[in-house]
Amino acid sequence: MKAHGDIQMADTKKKRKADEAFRKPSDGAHFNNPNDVKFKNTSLHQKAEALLKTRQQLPIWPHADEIKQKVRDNDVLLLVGETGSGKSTQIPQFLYKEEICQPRQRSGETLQKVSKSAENVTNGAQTLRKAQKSMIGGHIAILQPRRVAAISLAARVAAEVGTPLGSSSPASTVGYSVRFDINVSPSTRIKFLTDGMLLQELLRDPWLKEYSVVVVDEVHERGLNVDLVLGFLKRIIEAGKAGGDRDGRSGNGLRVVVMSATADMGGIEAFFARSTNDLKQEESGSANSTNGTNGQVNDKNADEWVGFSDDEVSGKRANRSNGTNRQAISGEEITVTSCHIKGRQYPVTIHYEPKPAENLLDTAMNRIMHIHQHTPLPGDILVFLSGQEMIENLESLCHTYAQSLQEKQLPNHEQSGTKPSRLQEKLPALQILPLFASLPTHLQSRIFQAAPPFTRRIILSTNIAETSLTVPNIRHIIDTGKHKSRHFRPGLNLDTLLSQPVSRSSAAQRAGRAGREAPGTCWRLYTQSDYYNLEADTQPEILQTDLSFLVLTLKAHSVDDVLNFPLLTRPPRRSLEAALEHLLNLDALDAATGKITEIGRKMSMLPLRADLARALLASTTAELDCVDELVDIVAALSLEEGIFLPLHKKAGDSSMPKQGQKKSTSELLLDKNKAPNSAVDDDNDDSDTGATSPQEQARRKLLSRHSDHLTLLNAIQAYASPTTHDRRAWCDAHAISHRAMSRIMDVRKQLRQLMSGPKFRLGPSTSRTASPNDSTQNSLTAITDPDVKSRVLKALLAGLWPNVAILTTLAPQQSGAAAVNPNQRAPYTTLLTTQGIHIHPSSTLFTHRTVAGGGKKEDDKSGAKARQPAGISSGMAKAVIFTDLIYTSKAYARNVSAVELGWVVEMGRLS
DNA sequence: GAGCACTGC
Repeated sequence: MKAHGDIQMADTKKKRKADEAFRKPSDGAHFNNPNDVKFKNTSLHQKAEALLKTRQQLPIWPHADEIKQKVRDNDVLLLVGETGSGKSTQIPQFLYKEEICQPRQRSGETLQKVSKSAENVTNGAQTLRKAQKSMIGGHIAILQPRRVAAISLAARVAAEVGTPLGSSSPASTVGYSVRFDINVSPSTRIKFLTDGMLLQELLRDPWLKEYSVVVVDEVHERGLNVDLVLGFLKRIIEAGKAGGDRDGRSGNGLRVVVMSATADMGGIEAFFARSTNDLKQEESGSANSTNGTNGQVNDKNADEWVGFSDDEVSGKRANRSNGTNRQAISGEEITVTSCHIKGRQYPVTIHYEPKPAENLLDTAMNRIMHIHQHTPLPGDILVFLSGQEMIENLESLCHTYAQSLQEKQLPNHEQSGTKPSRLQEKLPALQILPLFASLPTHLQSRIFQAAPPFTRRIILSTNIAETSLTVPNIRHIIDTGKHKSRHFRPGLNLDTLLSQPVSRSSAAQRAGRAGREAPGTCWRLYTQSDYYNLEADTQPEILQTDLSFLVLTLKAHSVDDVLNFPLLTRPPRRSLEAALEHLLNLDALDAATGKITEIGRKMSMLPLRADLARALLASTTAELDCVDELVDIVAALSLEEGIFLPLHKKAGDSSMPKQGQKKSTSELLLDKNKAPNSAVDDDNDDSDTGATSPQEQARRKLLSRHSDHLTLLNAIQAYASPTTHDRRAWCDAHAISHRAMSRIMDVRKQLRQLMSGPKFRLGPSTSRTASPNDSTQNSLTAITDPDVKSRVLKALLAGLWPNVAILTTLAPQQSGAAAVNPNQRAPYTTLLTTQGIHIHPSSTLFTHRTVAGGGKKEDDKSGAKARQPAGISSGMAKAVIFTDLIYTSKAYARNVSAVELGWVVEMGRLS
C-alpha cells in the first residue's frame, strides 16, 4: 500500500490521538514474549483478522514464498513493485518471522533459546537483558524518504499485525523512528524509519548489528540519503563476505531488499554485484564523465558513457556480465536477485499536443474547458504546473471561466425562457483548488474534502502531488511537463532554481495519478516527439546538490578516501572538491591530512547544514558566548520556509489573504531610510507610527534593520517568551506563520538538548550554557545590546564567512557579476568567488529608496539620491553575510546581515 | 530592483 500522504498525520496532536487509539486496548498487558498468543489483544487481533482478507487481495500476496526464499538465498533482493502492489506493508510482514530474522547471540543461539535457559538462573532477567544487548539482528528496518510515509505505514502495518503501535505497549511489534518522534518499544521487530534516521544510527553502530534485514523503499526517487545508505549497506555486506568477523556480526550477514516502483534496476544490480575494487577501476577510467553513473548494464545507458568508443563500451559491458569470475575483496561475491510484482492500476490513456503549445497557460485552460464540457462526473482534474506563480495565474483564468459558465446558464434560463443547450444545462459547477508546499495546511487539506454536489474539482498543483500527496477522485491529468528544480553550481557556489522539463519517469508518475480509482486520461501539453526527447529519469540528488553534507558524513565514518567510496552514481569530481574546500574553510577537515577534525566531528552530529553547525559551535566559545541566540537563529534558518506571512492592508484583518490576491512580503520592509553607520548601531524602529496597520506596527517592533538574522532572533524570542501566553494569537497579530514557528520550536528544543551537554562546547567552559528547556529569560522587546548583537553576528560569521559580499563599488573590478547577467549590475560582490549578487526582496536590507527614479512610497524623499548607479545607494552596508544564494531571475542572497569587514579580518579569514 | 519545486537529520 502506498502511503496516502496524509496531511493530518503531520499534525502531532492528531497523531497522538491515533497512537492512543492503539494504546487503549493494550492497557493491562504485562511484558513478556510479545509473540505469545495470550498477550495479543483480542480486539486488535480481530481487526487484524479482518484486514487479512484485504491483504490477501494484494498483488504481492501470492509471491510471499518466492520472496522469502529469495531473501534466504541471497544477500540482496531487488524488488520492482508497481503502484498498489502492497510491497511497503507486506514485505516486512513476510520476513519478520523467518529464521534469518531472529535475533542471535554471537554463538549463533536465538533469543528464544537464551530466554529459556535464563528461566533456570537466579538472576535470569539480568542475563536476558545482557543477552539482548549483545544480540545481533532481530529487527527489520524499512526506510522511507518521508516522515509521513514512515509514520502512516507503521500505523497500517501495526494494525495488520494486530499489535499496538510503537512504545505504547510492550506487546508492540511495529514501531517507527523519525526526527522528533522515536516510537519503538523493546519488543519492536519491524521498524519504519526515514533514511536520515538510519544514517544517524549508522554513526553509532557502523555495522547495523541491530538489524537482520534493511529494506530500502522508493529508491527510484534517488535522494542523497538513500545513495549514502546504499554505499554503507554494500560495505557491510562486503565486510561480512570477507569473513573473520570484520563486520562484527559474527557471520550473521545483513540482508538487503531494495524496492522501486520503476523497472530500471540494472544500475543497482550492477552496483551491488561488482566489488568495490571493480568500481574503483571503472571510476578512474571514466573520470571525464560528467554524470558517470556506475553500474549501468542496459544498452541504452551504456551508450551514454562519455569518453568511450563503442568498442570500449561493449568491452565494459562484457566485463560486467562476466560475473562468475568476479571476486569481492577477499570472500565470495555478493549475490543479487530480483523480483517483479505487477501493480494494481487502471489504464490511463495518454494524449499529446499535435504541435508545441505557444502558451502553456492558455493551452491548459483550453484542456480544462474541453474535459469539463465533454466528460461526465465523477472525475476531478489535476493539473501539474511548475510553481506558485503559474498556479496563481491559471487559477485566475479558471475563476473567470467558472464565472462565465454561471452567467451563461442562469440568466438565459430564467429570463428569456429559451431552453439552454443540453450541455450547458448539464454542466457542473467548478471548484478550483491550488496546491503547493508553502500553502497553509488548512488550505492544503481542502483536497481531501468532498466536493459540493454536482461540482467538478480542478486541482492546480506543483509536483507535491506527484509523490508526497495523493489527491482523491482524480480521473484527468493535465501535465505541462514542467517543474522547478534546484541545481548547485559548485564553481559559483550558488543554487539555481529554474523551471525545467520533467523526465519521462516523472511524466509517467504524473499520468499514473489518474488511474488510482478508475480508468483515466492524461493530457500532456507537449508533443510526442518532445516526450521522447525528455531525459529518461530525473537526475539523482547527488548530482545536483551541495555535497558538504555527504563528504562530512563520510569523513565522520572514517571514510577518508571519499573519491572511492562506492556510490551508485558518482558525483562530478568538481562538486566533491568544492565540498572538501568548503569543509576545510569551516575547520571541519584537517588541511594536511584531510581527516575530520574535532570540530568536524561535532558538526556531523548536529542536525544542521555544515556552515550553520559551524556557527553554532562558534557561539559556545568563551569569547562569543551566545549559544541560546545562535540556537534560535540557526533553528529558523534550517527551516526552508520563511516565518513572515504577507501583511494585510486592513487593520485587524487576521484571516488568510484571498485567493488570487498578489502577495507581497516586501511590505514587511518598512521605512528603512536611515543609513547605517556601523553594522550594530541600528534600532528597532518603532518611532514611526504613521498610517500603518496594527500588524505592521507589531511587526516593526521585531525588525532589526540591518540584519535578517537578528530580526529572526527577535521574532523567536518574543514568540517563545513566557510572557507570550497565547502564541497563536501572537502569530496572528504579527502576521507570522504559526506552522513555521512551531516547527522552529521543535528544532530549537532538539538543538538546546544537544547543546546543553558538555559534548559540543568548544574551548574552555563558558559562563553560560544553553538551557535545555523551552523558557527564555529574555523580555518581549527586541535585542538592543550592541555587544550581544556583534557577538551573535561574529558567531554567524564563523560559519558564513565564505558568504561575505561587499559593495560592488568597493570590490575589485573583475567582478563575476557579468558572468551571470551582463545587463544588470549587482550591488554586492562576493569576496571568495567575485560573484555579483542582489539582495532578495524579502530581506530587511532590501530597500525601496535606492531605486533610481524614486520608490513607490509617497514619503520617499530619496529623489536626490536617484542618480546613484542602479541598485547602489550610499546608505547601503559596506559588507554583508548571507545564508543562501539562489539564482532565479538574478543571483539573490537571502537572509542577509550587515557585518563589519574588520571582523572578517579579525578572525584571520581574510588579509 | 521584486519572489521559493520537494524532501531529511
